[in-house]
Amino acid sequence: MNIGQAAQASGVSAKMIRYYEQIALIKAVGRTAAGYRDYAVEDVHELRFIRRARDLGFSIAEITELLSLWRDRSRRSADVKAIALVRIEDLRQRIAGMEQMAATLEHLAECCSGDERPDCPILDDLEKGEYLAQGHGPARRLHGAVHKP
Amino acid sequence: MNIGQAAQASGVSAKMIRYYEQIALIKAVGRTAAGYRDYAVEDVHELRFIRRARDLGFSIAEITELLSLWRDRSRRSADVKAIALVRIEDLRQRIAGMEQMAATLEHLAECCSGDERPDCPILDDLEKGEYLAQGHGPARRLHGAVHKP
DNA sequence: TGTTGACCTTCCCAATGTTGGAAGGCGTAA
DNA sequence: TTACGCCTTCCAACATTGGGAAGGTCAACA
Repeated sequence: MNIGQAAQASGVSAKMIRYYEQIALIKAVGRTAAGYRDYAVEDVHELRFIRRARDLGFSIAEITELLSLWRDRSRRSADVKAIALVRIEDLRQRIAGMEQMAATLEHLAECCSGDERPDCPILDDLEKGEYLAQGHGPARRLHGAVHKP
Repeated sequence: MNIGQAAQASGVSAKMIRYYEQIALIKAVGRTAAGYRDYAVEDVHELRFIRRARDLGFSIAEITELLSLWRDRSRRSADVKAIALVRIEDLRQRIAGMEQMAATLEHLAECCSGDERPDCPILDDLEKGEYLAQGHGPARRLHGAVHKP
């Protein structure tokens, strides 16, 4: 399977696949005689997993750890479990944080009549902001800004 | 007001303030004779606004939009509300995805509750995800990896 | 008055993840 | 065979944040 096909099947761009190989997030696959990368179905599965985790906001480092949970056959299952539990806990906290944000925004949106008038509690709130939703670390933040060309 | 004081008062680091000026998110303020940037209270308000919007997950692009609405005395509250609703929807979808991920990890953890790990169904659950949260552009994404020094 | 220490300035660099392009080699269908 | 679309590598850029160097400035204190 070409890199192009693997890209299409996984939802990860060819560029990204090469990059992931370069940073050793995925292993370097075999090459054809012509030097083309040759992918198998499991590789696509892994890529799809990465894609999904990325979409959910996991960093590459975190995905590395996640992947290793499944990949490393020689690891004691107790270790795997321990790491998984840590990850789950982190996930729960992140979810809570996001729910806070959503709740705040929803509250503001409800209060906002959404008409032609300039009164808008959302802006008022943003302006005054003693920011809430702190307390789970140094601002794990949502960079929305991801290349919308 | 010095940039340092403005930073402290607004919660935006001096580095970031200069950066925001550089990318024209905020206007370039006046300088003292010595070339120091000189901030007024309204500037601090604006910075605080930015800080809070950032914490709530708005992208710089969105903040630009929000700021222009904020600065515009005659804006319609509907415009602001629309932006907020998009954010909420995005948040909701990501929360759902995270919950799914947590469930998968929990499954993995259960799976290896014994001492010997059987072949955990590696990515089966995860891989099935015809990824959600698509359709509003190239994945407004959460870089969890935000410099935890 | 001079010195010290805390501030400011600009500039360059790092890392994160992703995309774009250039320059050239392969593979296949007409 | 030629054309076109894929592949290869390398280099640069984006956005956001922090780190640091080299030098100027300000306020306070001896």
